[in-house]
Amino acid sequence: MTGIPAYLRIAGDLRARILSSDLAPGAKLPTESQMMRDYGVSRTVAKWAVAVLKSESLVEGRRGSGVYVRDVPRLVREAHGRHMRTADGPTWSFARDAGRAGHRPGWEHQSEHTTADPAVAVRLAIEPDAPVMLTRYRYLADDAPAQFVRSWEPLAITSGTPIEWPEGGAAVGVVARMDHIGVHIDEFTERVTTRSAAADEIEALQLPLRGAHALVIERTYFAAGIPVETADIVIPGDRYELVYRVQVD
Amino acid sequence: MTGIPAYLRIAGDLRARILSSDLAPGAKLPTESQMMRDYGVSRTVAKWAVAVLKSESLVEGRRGSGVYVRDVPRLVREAHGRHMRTADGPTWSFARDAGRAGHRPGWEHQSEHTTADPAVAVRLAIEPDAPVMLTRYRYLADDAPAQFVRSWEPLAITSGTPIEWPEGGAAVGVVARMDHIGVHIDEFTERVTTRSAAADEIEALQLPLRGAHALVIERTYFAAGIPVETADIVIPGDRYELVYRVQVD
DNA sequence: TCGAATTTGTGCGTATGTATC
DNA sequence: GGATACATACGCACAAATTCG
Repeated sequence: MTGIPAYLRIAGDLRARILSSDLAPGAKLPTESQMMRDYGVSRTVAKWAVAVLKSESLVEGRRGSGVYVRDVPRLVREAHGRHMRTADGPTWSFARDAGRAGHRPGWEHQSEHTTADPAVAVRLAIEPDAPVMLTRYRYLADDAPAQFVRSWEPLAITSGTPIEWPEGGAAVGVVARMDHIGVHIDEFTERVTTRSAAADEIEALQLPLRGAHALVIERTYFAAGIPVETADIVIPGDRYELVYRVQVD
Repeated sequence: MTGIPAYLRIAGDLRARILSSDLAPGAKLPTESQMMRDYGVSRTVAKWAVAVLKSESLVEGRRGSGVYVRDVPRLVREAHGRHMRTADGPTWSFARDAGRAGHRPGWEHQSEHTTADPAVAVRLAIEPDAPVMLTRYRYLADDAPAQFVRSWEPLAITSGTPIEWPEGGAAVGVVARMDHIGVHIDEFTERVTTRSAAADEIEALQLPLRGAHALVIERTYFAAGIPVETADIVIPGDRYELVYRVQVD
C-alpha cells in the first residue's frame, strides 16, 4: 500500500496528466464508471477525486455529459511605473487590459461619503472615522463581471475640489485625477494575496459557489510619501494573471 | 427552497463566520454531529461542506479532535525598484523577507549547463536550444521549504566570466552579480498567476496533497531592453503575500 | 494506566434529480 | 423515450487519533 488515499492518488494522477497536457483543455476525463473499473474503486472515491480537481478549478463538470479540463484564457492585468511606451496612460487600465484580450470593457461605479474603518485608516495614515470617499467599481468584460474594486480617498484631500466625486474617473485613473488638484502621485504599492472569496464577492463576480479562489490586491497610491488613495481589488484567481513592470536602479 | 445545495449553503455560512472573525483563527468548527443536528442534514453533507473549506485552506482537520480555523502568518515577499530606503539590497531578498517574519533563512542551489526549451527561449529572446545556465534554488525558512526557483541565464552573456556559475549568488541577487561583468539591469517584469501545484512542486515544497494552491511568478530581468535572466518562482499561495513597490512618473 | 467516548478520515452502497446524448 | 452521466444526498462501516474520566 502506498499510504496515500485512493481518491488523492487518482486526483494526483489526473492532475499530472492535465498539467502535462496529456489531458489538454477541453478534453474529457474518464467517467465515474470508467474510473471505478480502471482503478478498482467505488463511485464515492471517484467523486472525491474529481471534487479535488474541481476545487482547484482545473476541471468542470457538465451534467449528463462528463467532466472536462477547463480552458480559460487569462486576462492580463498590467501594472507599471514610469516606463510606459505609449504616452500617458494610467498606471493600469482595465479598458486596455480587456481590449488586449479581445473583450469589450465596461464598468459601473457608485460613490458615497463615509468614514474610515480602522484597517483603511491605517492604510491611509489618517485617524479612524475620518471622512473618506468610498467608491465601488464593478468592471465588466463582455458584460460579465471581471473585477470588483473598493476604493477609499481621504476627503481631507479632495473635498470641495472638482474631482471630489470620481465620476468617470475609472477611465483616466487616480494618478491623472489627482494631478488636476496638484497632488502628484509618485509611487504605489500593491499587496497581492490569495484567499477564498467572500459571499458578497462571489455574488458580485458571479463566481462558482465552490472553489472560488480570489486574488486580492491592496493598492495604495502615495504622493510625496503621503497615502492619497487605497483600494481593495478582487479578481478571480483562475481568470487572470498579474504583470508588474518595474524599473531598477 | 434556496436552490443552493445544502453543503454549499453550510460552507458559505461557515466561511462568512470565518472571514468576519466570528470564528477566529484557532477556533473549532461545529462537529459533524452538531452540524447534522443544527442544519438537519446527513453526515455526508457535513463532510462535503467542510471539504469545501479545507480545499480553500481556510480550515484544517485534526483526527479525533475537530476542525479548526487555520492561523498561518504569511511571509511577505517584497519586490521594488529604485525606491529603496536602505542602501544597496537586491530587488528582492529571501533572507530579508524571512528575517522580517522571524524565520531563519537558508537555501540550496545547484547549477548546470543546458539548452533553452522553447518557452524559456522566448522569454530570453534567444534561439531555442541556445546554451543556458539553469540553476535550481530551494529556499528554506526554519528548515522548511518555502520557495522553489528555476532560473535561466543565457550563456552568451555569462560564459567565461567570473559569475558564470552563480555560487552564492542567492545572497547578492542577480542585479549585483550582473553588475560585476558590466551588465546593468534596469528593469524587471513579473507575471503572477495562481494554479494548483504540480506533483514535483508538491514534493519539493512539502505541500499538502490536496488543496495545494501555488503562486507562480515568471520574472525576467532586462538590461537596456535585453533579457539577461528569467526565472520561475513557485511559492505556496496560502503562506505568502507579494508586495510590489513601484515608482510612477 | 487504562479504557470508553468522541471525532475526523476513508470508503462502500444506494437513491433521486436533472441534463445530455 | 431510453441510456448515460453528473449533482446531491442518505445511511453505514471501519480505521486512526484524540480526549477525558
